[in-house]
Amino acid sequence: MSAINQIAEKTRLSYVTVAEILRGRKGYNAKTCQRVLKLARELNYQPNYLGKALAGGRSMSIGVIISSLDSPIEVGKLKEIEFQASANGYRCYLLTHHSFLFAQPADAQPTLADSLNDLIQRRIDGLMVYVVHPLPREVLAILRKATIPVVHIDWAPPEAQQVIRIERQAALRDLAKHLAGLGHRRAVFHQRAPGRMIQPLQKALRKENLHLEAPPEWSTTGHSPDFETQACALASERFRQGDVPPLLICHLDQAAVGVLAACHDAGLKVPQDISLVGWGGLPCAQTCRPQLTTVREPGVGVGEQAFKWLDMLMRKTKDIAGCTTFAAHLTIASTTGQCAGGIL
Amino acid sequence: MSAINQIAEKTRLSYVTVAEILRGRKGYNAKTCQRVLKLARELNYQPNYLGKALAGGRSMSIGVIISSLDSPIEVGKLKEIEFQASANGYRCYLLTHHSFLFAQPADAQPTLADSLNDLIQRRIDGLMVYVVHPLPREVLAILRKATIPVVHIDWAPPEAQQVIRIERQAALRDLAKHLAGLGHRRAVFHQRAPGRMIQPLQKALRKENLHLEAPPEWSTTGHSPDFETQACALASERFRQGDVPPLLICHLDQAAVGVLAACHDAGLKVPQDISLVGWGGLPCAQTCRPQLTTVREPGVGVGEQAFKWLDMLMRKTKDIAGCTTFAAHLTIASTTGQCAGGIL
DNA sequence: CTGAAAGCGCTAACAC
DNA sequence: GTGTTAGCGCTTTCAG
Repeated sequence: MSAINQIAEKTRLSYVTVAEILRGRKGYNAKTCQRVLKLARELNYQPNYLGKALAGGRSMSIGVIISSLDSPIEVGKLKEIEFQASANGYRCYLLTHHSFLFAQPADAQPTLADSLNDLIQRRIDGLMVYVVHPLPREVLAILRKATIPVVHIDWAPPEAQQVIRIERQAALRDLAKHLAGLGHRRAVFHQRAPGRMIQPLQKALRKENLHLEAPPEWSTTGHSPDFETQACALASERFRQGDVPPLLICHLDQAAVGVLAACHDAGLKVPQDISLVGWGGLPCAQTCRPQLTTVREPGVGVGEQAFKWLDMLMRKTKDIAGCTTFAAHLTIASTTGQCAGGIL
Repeated sequence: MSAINQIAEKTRLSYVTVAEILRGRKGYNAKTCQRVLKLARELNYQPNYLGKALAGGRSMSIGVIISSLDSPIEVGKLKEIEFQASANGYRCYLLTHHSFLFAQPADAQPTLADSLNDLIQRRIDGLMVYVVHPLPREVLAILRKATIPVVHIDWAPPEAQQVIRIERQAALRDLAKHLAGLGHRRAVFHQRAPGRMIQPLQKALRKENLHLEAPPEWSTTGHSPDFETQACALASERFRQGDVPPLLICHLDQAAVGVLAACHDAGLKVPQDISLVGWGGLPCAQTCRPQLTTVREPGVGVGEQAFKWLDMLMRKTKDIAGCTTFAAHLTIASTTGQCAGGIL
């Protein structure tokens, strides 16, 4: 028998009366309340949210889909979202996209679509989607059918109503100008895996007559979250092969730090022998030597804004489609210099 | 009306029959099944987990309390736990301990105790607690009253039954011997805030006649997750004041990397002028130059093991108290050298 | 193979 | 101020 029933019995009150007192509704006899509350404490009464949610139609929980937790960029936003949610009485279901992170047969792995479905079945009140790359079509299909409020950060499907965009055009343009000004004409992109991040970069560089390549031998194949060491090993190997591009742009600061180590080991001077650009504006970009020229992604504020928006949607305060933008910024430091034209 | 009812009406079957077919129970007429499933698809039927959980007594969700998300050590374990949970049909409620991370009046912040209570009210099936420092007594009181299975990683209250311990004694002893062998007699500990991590270290060092201090001026006061930059700034300031301890032990590799940068800026040679020890065995320890001597915390496997254990408890397969241990290991690299005895 | 009835713990609407 | 009744969507038990 449920605790409320027990209390109701002992106090000879009705179930509902007890329930309402417990829920904090005012207007009841003070003594009655005291008796009820005392008993509740003795029984260690814990209201059951499942029943509450079932009857009340709101689960007070949200889903947070986040593409990975491998860089502070993502983790920072997760933290903010979780904090805001918590402060507003919501709990977060975490959903990461690690389909490739662990070596397991692909068909044994639950897909993102399955997991999302699961969340919907749990009747989350809202969903936060923070991904850099487009979501698989099955996932989009689910999103379309579900009627819960969704706020996207960064990438969003065309039909999305609520989006927090990350504007990188200006930063990329600045970067291109900066590099062109140093005499660079050719750049190599070091990436984790072929991705879409490269296209806007390529476009921006082309406007300044800079040619960007992303040759497979500069692409990391593994899927470990250890960007630094992977990049270091890869770059060391490239350098050993005599492949020293005058300008290397890395997909993440952590990777650039790894390359920096490889340069050190190979006796290459940065930026005299090779120029290096990072991505993210992470702390490590400031504490490596030389300091990294990098594109700083927006940090503090994004997650908070995103949650506030979702909250509004969930309360149906407003239902307007909209789009807030946070901008990335170029940070010029010491890893970019005059093009070491002679080498290649 | 619920989707099941609709289907039951149209097919002229009973509610329960439809529900069971939908739940995948075998033994029904094949044609009946097909009709039901077809309708379900048309109606985009999504079983309601809240009802399921309420009736079934299991919510298929677990709570994950994790002290912070500021270092890859913690995030890595979270990822593993989330992955394992997901693969076993459980969803994770994330709970971080950011009471101090955001500048807000303390009383406006939901406490960890409140959040934990909330999770219990949501009837999580199990709880994972991964904290380095002791939990507040209110939280422990809640844990004691609740009857859900709990698995602790690292710190655990004395009464805890299931604990994954992280054994650091041996590594600390090795570290102490290594440092003593280099002629060191005095060390300064650089930390984020006064904590308990220092005591075992102090003890281990004392056995080798090494004296460890943790003076407040080497302690970071802020609470930003940006260890590298903070440590760099702090160390720079200390060096400027002429405070160059012959041996500095940092509470985290990231902080050590920051100090390394400060050394570089101050013209101090590592390890000739100052020896540096990190903590964690993070990727950045391998990609800074010189590479960090560090205490490598156990990484891959801990989260997985922890979840497997929790899973066993939740299924009540076994109920034995127990304790698995993962060990930390000393990694000797290039930031520790002969004591620069002359300076102080 | 199918169905009826009771109950999980809670809320909402309305009566007294 | 307090009680009654119905229902949220699902599972379980037992009867046919």
